[in-house]
Amino acid sequence: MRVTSHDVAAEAGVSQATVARVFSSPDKVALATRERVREAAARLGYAPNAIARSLRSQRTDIVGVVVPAKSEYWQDVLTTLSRHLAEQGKQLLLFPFADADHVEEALDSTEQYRLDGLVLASSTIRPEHLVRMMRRPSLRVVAFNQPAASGLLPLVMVDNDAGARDLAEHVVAQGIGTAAFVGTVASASTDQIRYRGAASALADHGIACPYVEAGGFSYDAGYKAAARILDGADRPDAVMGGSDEVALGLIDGLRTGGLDVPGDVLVTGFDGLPQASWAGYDLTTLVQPIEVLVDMTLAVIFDDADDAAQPERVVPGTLRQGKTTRRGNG
Amino acid sequence: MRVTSHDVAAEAGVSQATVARVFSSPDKVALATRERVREAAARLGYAPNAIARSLRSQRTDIVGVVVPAKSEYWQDVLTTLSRHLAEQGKQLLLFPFADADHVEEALDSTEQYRLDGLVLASSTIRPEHLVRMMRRPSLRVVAFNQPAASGLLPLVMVDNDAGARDLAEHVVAQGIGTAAFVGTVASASTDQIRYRGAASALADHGIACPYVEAGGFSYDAGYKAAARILDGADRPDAVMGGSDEVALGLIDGLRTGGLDVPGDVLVTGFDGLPQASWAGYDLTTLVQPIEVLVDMTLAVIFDDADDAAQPERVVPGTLRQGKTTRRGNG
DNA sequence: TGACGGTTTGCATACGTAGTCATTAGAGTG
DNA sequence: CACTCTAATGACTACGTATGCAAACCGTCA
Repeated sequence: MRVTSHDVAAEAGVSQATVARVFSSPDKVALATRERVREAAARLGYAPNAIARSLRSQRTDIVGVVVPAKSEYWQDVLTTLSRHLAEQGKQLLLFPFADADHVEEALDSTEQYRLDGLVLASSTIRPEHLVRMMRRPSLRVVAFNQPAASGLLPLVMVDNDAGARDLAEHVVAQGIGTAAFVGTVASASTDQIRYRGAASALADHGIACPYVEAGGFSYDAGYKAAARILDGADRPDAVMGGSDEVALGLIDGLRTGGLDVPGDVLVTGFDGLPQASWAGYDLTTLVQPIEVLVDMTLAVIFDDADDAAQPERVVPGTLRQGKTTRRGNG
Repeated sequence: MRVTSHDVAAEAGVSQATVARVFSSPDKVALATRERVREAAARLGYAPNAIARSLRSQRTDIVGVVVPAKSEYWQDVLTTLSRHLAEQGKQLLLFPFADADHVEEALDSTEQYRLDGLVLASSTIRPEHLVRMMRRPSLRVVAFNQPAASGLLPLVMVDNDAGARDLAEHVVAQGIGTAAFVGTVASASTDQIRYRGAASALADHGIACPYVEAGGFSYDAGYKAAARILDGADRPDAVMGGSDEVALGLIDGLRTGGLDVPGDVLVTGFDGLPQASWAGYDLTTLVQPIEVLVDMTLAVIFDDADDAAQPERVVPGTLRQGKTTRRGNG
């Protein structure tokens, strides 16, 4: 049998209400009483029951995240998110989904918990799902790095367009003549924006930029896409990956195909994964300011500011120059 | 105001009890009534309140995991764990901790939730913490890959000793004359067992195996440790990493130092991370059967079998031969 | 001494659900 | 038709907490 506030009350010779107050608003209890209750609680090994507290207070102190089950990038985000929440004494509840077809289920489970907030991560969540999320009263929903949510939900994201342009300008500055963009999944809104940004910047310099779809967000997808670059009629001087994971796969795929990166072809990524900094790759990429993005996300959820005032927060990323774009050997 | 079972009851013209039954034990409700309630619920957008349900039923359908905030290996495990739980309609609640000093806090938060089970991951959780966890009535606690918990808590782990021996035998078969083991953190129980296993197997062939501590579980720790190998008096023919992350760092560190892997020195890892299979590394490692380990972990938590009968479940891993131990060029 | 303001505490209640028990309806049998 | 047995449903309550409200207490001042 578990220890309740009633047990502590009996042990300390006070009422249950007083015990509750000691743990929720200590300043309303006289110092002597407070200490007596604390001691009794320690003696009995009492910890407040978060379930009961939530039922009563209508707050869970839990934030949900709907996120794809497998993805290096999101792992990184989740780590940061849970750390920030833990600092505030709050918890993170995961609602992972295997693929786009299972998003619905994940969102359903979401309804069962009276979450303080919900973060919708992943650009594979479709607009119809987003619209559905708008109809959730008393739940702060935030779209994280999901441009498709623009105009529908409060949105926090990195500046994909500017980032893609920065990367494009950077490779142009290395003196390339031709380029290609290997996207993740063509239907993903981040992918579209990154491609358009890069293509537009390259076009300013008279460089065409064909789009190749890797068909996934993974290393494997990038690795396989490399074969298509190798088989292509004219090999580009630079290949821009739609994400770091894809870019890392691209590098290995190109190298396996006999090309030297960066000797024969430059490669860029997007995201700034830890692995991108590994010496074996040292990828040029756009580093997302994850700490800032997460901070803003939690601000939207917990701050009383009106979302309507600033529905979209777009944060610039940082260009990280690695050796994958360093020409003339490194 | 949120929709409750009472609202649905009124809408459907039945009692609240019947609504509850429709969602928890449908077979106890007549078909016609069941459908009427279901329709009413759909019309009102009702979803059972998991908080209230938990308070009443004394079950949360939530499993907690105490896990280090940053670690590639654990990310992998968490992904699998949450997927398996999701399939059973259960959730995963994370209790991440930054370092060993914050384990206590994480375990404290744990007490607030009436979790169905708790998985203790990470070998940096100290024995005194484990002992404390033994005193948790009505909570199924499982130590995951944490040999130090042996004899204290139900334990599920990969066979570290046999795995390390397999790896050692494998490098010996490649014809090495000298070796070194670069561990993660010397105080971690997995590290100790892996080292002893490897050293013992090597000793059987008359090969000594000095221990070098990387001082962390990360790529960076491995990368830095490589310098110490390079500076050492006699360079070993093979370096065995205490984990894949460390091994990947080692490879890059050694290569940066001018050595060829596997030409000049063989490298092995341990864990079987996705990154270990990346073509740029293609690391020889011991692949943990994570699916099996997770299955067993959940079995301990949810199956009524008596833990006492089989307090420890040790599963063999699989040797993955990559090119980091393929001699005479690859 | 008595009235008054402020602080501290206790009582009672509601959060939304699941399960116990009692009641009713319905089907089957002699 | 009366009776029994099962299936279906409803009334009621407890899970453990937080809080509005009222009561009690303490010190102060007239």
